[in-house]
Amino acid sequence: MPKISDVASRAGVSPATASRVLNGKSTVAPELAERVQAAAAEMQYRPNGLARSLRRRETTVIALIIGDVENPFFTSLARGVEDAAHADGYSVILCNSDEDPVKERRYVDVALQERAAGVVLSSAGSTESIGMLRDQRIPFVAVDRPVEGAATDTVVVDTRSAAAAATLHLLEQGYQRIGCIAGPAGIATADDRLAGYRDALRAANRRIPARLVRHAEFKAAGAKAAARQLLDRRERPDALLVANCVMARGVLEAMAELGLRSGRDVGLAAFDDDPWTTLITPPMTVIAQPAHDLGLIATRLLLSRIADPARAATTSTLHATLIPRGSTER
Amino acid sequence: MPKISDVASRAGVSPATASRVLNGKSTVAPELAERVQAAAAEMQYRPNGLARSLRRRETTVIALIIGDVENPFFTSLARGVEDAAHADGYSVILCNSDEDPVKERRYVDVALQERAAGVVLSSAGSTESIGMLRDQRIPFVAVDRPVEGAATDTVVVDTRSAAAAATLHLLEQGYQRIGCIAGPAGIATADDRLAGYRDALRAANRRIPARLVRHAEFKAAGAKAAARQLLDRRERPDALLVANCVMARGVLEAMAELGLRSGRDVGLAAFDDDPWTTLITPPMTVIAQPAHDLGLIATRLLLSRIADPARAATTSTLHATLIPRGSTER
DNA sequence: CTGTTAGCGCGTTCAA
DNA sequence: TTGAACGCGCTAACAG
Repeated sequence: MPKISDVASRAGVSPATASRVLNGKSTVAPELAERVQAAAAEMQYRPNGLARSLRRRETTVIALIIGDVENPFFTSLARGVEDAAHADGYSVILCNSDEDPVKERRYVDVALQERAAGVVLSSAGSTESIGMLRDQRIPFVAVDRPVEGAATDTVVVDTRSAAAAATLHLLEQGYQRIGCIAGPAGIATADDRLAGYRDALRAANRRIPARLVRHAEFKAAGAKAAARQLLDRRERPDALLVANCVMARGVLEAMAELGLRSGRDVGLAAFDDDPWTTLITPPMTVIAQPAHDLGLIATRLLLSRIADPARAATTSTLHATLIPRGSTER
Repeated sequence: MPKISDVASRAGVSPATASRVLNGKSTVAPELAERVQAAAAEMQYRPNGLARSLRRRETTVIALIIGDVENPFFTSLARGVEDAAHADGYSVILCNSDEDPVKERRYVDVALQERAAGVVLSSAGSTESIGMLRDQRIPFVAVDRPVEGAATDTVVVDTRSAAAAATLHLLEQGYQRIGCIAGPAGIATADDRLAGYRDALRAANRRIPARLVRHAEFKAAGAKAAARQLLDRRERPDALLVANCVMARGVLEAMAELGLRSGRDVGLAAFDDDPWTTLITPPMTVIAQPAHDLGLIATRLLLSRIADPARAATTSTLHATLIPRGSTER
């Protein structure tokens, strides 16, 4: 691969001049500029990004750390990040933490080593990784899940009140024993959704039935097991609020095996508006989250912080929308 | 951020010695080594990946270029790539071509600029980007879709024969007018699946009904429109082979709007074993692809080529599996 | 407006 | 075994 000095000598100028032409900095005699451009084109010159970044002391990659690329919520978010990043000439390194604080820490390490310009983080709760980010003063934004401690750019969804609204909806539909299959304790969105569920029951002067609440990973398998425990007994809940659509899949599997039909036998509402939810029978009531916008806004926030590290921290809260469907009609 | 010379002076040695210790190269007096390790730990030293890569003339990132992160087939594949890459200390840059040859070319450009160690490419058909990769002699492997020209490491699925098997299954179930909603013409997997469909009809001495074939993007919306065209007339097909599950969603939407039930009214089989396909009524017949393995094997192949660029090119073909379910029972 | 010089942070010579 | 010197490819500062 040719380097800039090769281009320069072919064009009969100094490397510095070639650099100036190729970067559009300062002004160069039109004739020389043309010779440089021609030489670069002929040789298929491609600047060495590493050398450039080393010298400029800045890169154009941002790291995105999420819990699970196979969860449509996160891929949609990732897409938003990508769109915003590429629009500004940045590349994205995608890292899968598997909701494991140790892996998360490792990826933050990689991001720091590679001198990423910034990080978009949906944290699994590793206070250590957040400490590293803060120590190194590398721009980062918390997305989907807030982080503890000092003020930080944050983009989240009003997931707690959305969970309350969904629970209220179940109450209004006449369900009496409403259970909840929550995400892993300690993860903000999981805790918030559970809290919202409790808020609504409390507001309606209902008992908050600890026996109707289960925690599980944000995966289908765990939710399936939890649902089976909850549903396979006489005193079963007559409705369930589920922390996301991946988990709802597991719940639906359990219900099918137990011969239970959603809506009629068990009211069902879950977070995330997976496109498949309208194709099942009955269609599933969901709490739609603006995942793509979440990624988009988080990334714009990050880019603006990269541009101005001194700017005060911002939190923006997007709204989730309850979409009632057949799974909550008796 | 501290640099290696900072660590060295704190440990009272030269930068060269510090480098030797930190990289485990050559042998250093145990006492000095310990001092260096201690200093590095205290200062939270993190080698500058850019400088290191520049000096070593090699990076540890690989680029993954796919058509659509929001397609579960690709995310599963991406997961396989990630798993294999991280196991070997490589990072992955994920690039979304949107099945657009121009975007694909741009990402190849980025990969070259950043001096990626290699590329895993599911090509949208940009001959230009493949030419660039070949010209620069950068290791790359074609995944899911073969590329034209010189021998290239390739990992694919026997999608053509799988499509034929699925079509044969539809014939055996007694469907008479079998249509096909294919992917975009020019994309290998789309063309192959359509070819397999034709193979099976030809082998059964059936007419190959051009009027029952439609092309669409690998998206729900396009497939929905195509399905509506096909199904909303008297002489409609009584079964459909669909190029993937994302498209099948569109087909199911169209059928719901037309009041058609899969299985009874229209037999339905689609590529990819999306977990939702067992939750709809009736469950959908699918052709399951080993997407995760595809990514895994492709990446291992890539890493082995990075290690030995002279090795002869390999093609491995994985098998897809027909899973008959209710959507192909009358 | 252009060229020369210097150095980003590292790993690897080559001598001692 | 250790350290000094050099250069990976680039761009910013300084001179001319």
